[in-house]
Amino acid sequence: MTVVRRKTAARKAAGRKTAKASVARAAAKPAKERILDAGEQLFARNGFYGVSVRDITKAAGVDVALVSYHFGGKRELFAAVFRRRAEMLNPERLGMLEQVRRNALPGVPALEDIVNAFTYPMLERSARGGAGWKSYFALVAQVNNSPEWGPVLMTEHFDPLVERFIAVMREALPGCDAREIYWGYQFLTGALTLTFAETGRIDKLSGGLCRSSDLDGVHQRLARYVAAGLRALCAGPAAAPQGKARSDMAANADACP
Amino acid sequence: MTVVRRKTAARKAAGRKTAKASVARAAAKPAKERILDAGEQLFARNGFYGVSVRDITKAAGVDVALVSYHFGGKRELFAAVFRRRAEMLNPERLGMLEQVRRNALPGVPALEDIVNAFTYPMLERSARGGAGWKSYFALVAQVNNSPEWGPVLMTEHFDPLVERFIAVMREALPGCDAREIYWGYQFLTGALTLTFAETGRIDKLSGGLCRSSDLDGVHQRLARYVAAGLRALCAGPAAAPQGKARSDMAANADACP
DNA sequence: GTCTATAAGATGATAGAC
DNA sequence: GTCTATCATCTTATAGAC
Repeated sequence: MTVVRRKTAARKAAGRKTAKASVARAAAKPAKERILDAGEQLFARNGFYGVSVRDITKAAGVDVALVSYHFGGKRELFAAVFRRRAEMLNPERLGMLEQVRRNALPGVPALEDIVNAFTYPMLERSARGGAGWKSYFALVAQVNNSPEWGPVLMTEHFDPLVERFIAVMREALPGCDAREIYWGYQFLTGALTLTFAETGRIDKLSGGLCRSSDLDGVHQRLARYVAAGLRALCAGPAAAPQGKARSDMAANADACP
Repeated sequence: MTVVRRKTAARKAAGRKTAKASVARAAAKPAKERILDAGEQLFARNGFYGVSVRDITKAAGVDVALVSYHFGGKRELFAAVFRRRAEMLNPERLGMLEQVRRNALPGVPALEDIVNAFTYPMLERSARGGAGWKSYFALVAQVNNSPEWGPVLMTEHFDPLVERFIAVMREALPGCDAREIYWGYQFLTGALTLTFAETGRIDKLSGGLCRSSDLDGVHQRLARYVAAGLRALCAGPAAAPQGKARSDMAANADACP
């Protein structure tokens, strides 16, 4: 009764052994790719430990043993799922960044355009790239916030790109302390990945006024929000919280009931 | 070999049965509370499915059966862990919000102070509240980004509070479309929870210049960043991304290599 | 490359002694 | 309230047939 969730979903995808083969043939995709697709979808929903190799191979309509054969094991499959689309995505993001720089010559690109080159290729694919991309970004959201996977997978697959973006941001914010930009980037990536999770929370909170799935709406807002935030950080603590809110956290402790 | 992670951590905490009892006695805490503490720590590290009831009870030095006895089951324990500190936290945040309002009379409180009332009680406890609070907020980070748990636990335990904060933000931003504020809040919560995850990613990215654990640094920056972002959203699309970046995402598609 | 069969152990839950 | 003992099931991984 308590374990229902995972099982019900997986069971119906199984069918009889003859059905499995026909499904695989109908899709006309190699087993390896079918495993990646199914793993992507299920890992995005329930995380690494929330899905079994059997769940994945049943959903893919292939045999359990093929995960070990093609990837080596469950953890390696997880890493492969994460890597696959990162490799498609990052060249595009980097290309868009360089294009923004060229368009801005001989000046410096606007902060909004830099942030947009970072977020747009992801938002666009999550919105209109199909179910696989949608799942992938939901997975990125979980990985980014995971103490176990975040430092491994995010760092490995995205940080070389991020370093380039931060270098260009520094050009656009001359005289700004680098630490402000790193923190500004961290706030950006937190906001962006929560958006990808599409948990539907904002839908309820806003009484239907906003929808989690409205990635076009995020595209309209996020770059502006982040650019303004970055500029405020670089302007220094002069514009800091007023009243009791000072820079030392402890100074605020007595303000608590 | 592949399953090592979870097992090694749990095994060493087990000990012999006599040791278990002595540990429990030495701590002088009721078993129910010990289970909550251990569950909090382990769920924060590996998520709901990444930890077994046995892992938790071994770490707590109590018997496996006590999870069912005290909570009903694993899922109910998870919910109880999440609820426990939310109930300590929210009255304080609400109190700080009302105090900010009182201090601002007869005017309207500054946006920075409102955001600060939202974030400060959490940042302060994560920084100096002890290991339990630190684990708890890392758990919140995972739950917030989980399509499975986010809509249930975040909505139930935090949204009544969030509605009050958003109402006060609207007072501070007269004439601003409510949707801008809901999105601005979503970006805030994404940035805040990623901070709580403390994955160490910003440490590597910045070459040690910034540290994930520097929550005082976040306190100095986040309210300013978010307030500036919200004001930019409310200023309307006039300040939107320049160049090719327009409001319609598809308009940007041809900008991709 | 794909499958069957199986190993070796972990999992959540509970009945019943104390 | 706490523990022992056990259930039925699921877990990852692999040896070996085809």
